[in-house]
Amino acid sequence: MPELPEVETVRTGLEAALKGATIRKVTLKRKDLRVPFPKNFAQTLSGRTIKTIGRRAKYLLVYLDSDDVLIAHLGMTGRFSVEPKPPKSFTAHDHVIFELQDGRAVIFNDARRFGLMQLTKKEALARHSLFAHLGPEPFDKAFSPEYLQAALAKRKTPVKVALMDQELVVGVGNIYASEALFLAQVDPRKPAHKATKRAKPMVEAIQRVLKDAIASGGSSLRDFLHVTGYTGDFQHRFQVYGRRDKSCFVCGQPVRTIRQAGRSTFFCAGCQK
DNA sequence: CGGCAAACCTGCGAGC
DNA sequence: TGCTCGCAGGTTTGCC
Repeated sequence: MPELPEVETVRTGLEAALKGATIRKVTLKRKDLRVPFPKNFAQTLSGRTIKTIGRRAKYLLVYLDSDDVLIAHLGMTGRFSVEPKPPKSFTAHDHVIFELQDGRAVIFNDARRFGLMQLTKKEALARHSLFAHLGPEPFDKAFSPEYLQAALAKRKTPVKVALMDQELVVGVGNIYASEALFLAQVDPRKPAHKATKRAKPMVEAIQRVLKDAIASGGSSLRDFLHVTGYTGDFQHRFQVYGRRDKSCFVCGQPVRTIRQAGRSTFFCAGCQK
């Protein structure tokens, strides 16, 4: 999936394409993704005009003129595409088709179905169960070195696992956790509570890597595409992710890979202490 | 409660 | 060529 930079790239693309558009018809090809679609999903969205598209953590928020909000998560493989007209035939894993008043169609495709779509009302958004336990946005002033220091002090889990916890800070997933720790020169295996004095470089590294990735249009691995089909190119600038046994660009030592909480972590033992 | 493995589901590349 | 295995950007659940 998409981590924050990819979701933000999709948000930008969808907003440019869809702001002001009216949804004419919604077709569900199945009744669920990771969770069931809400009852009245199609009825609620039909006839609505899209006011704007926002993001909270890795969730897209489609604000409608009725004050309903469509919450969408891309999971690992979710993709939106905007087509000039509804396709005659659908490819595998096209799950939702939004036909627009102007004749275009928006397709949501998600092979693994780890994504989700839910509906809420604008005024209920902040207390929605999906958002109740989320930490600060990485670019919010609440995500300060002092905050991170205090949050890490409470945890014994490895610092990389802590940074991926959406309750600590949102938007950082497996790729950018490895990349940020490399930039901050922090060993991902270090217990969180022993990394507290590195909080400031970690905050700076997280913000920098996410910002640079957004500026590059995100990273494209197997299946992330822009709304337009154009692929991001930040993956060419990974320092450690996916570079097992390759030389560290800084010190030349081979990049190591380990498994933490079920996820692959890449790091340079020479640079990260 | 904290920490971690497994589960959800499909596709794809590597290796045999 | 074709099969099996392991792994993939996330999140939730359930077990110690």
